[in-house]
Amino acid sequence: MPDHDMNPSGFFDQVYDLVAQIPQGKVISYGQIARLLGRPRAARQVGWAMRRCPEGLPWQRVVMADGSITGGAFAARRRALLEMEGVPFTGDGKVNMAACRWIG
DNA sequence: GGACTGACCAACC
DNA sequence: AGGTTGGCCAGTC
Repeated sequence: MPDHDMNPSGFFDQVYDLVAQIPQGKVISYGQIARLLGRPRAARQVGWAMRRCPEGLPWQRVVMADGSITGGAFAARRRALLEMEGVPFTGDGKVNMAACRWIG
């Protein structure tokens, strides 16, 4: 009814909802989120949704499939937050996805 | 109203 | 073994 209201069925809303459900000490990759939503190739849009940086969203737990961290100037800051949450890192400066990969 | 871009991933040669 | 391309949704010019 409100034509100026957003549709909750949008792909973005599903991404935000899923990221908000990631438990502390766990991480997930962009592609994994897209797959759980039924879009195995929409990893780009997940990153696009993160780029908008909605408040209250722990997007720090969202990393690349390789365990690397992105996010422009905030990448280094997110890595520190993950370490505080107990996420193990590799000697290469990446997240140990094999030990902390969250499965929905 | 159409085309391009964007914090990615995986298949293909 | 490494480089290139396609694909998806939404927002902007």
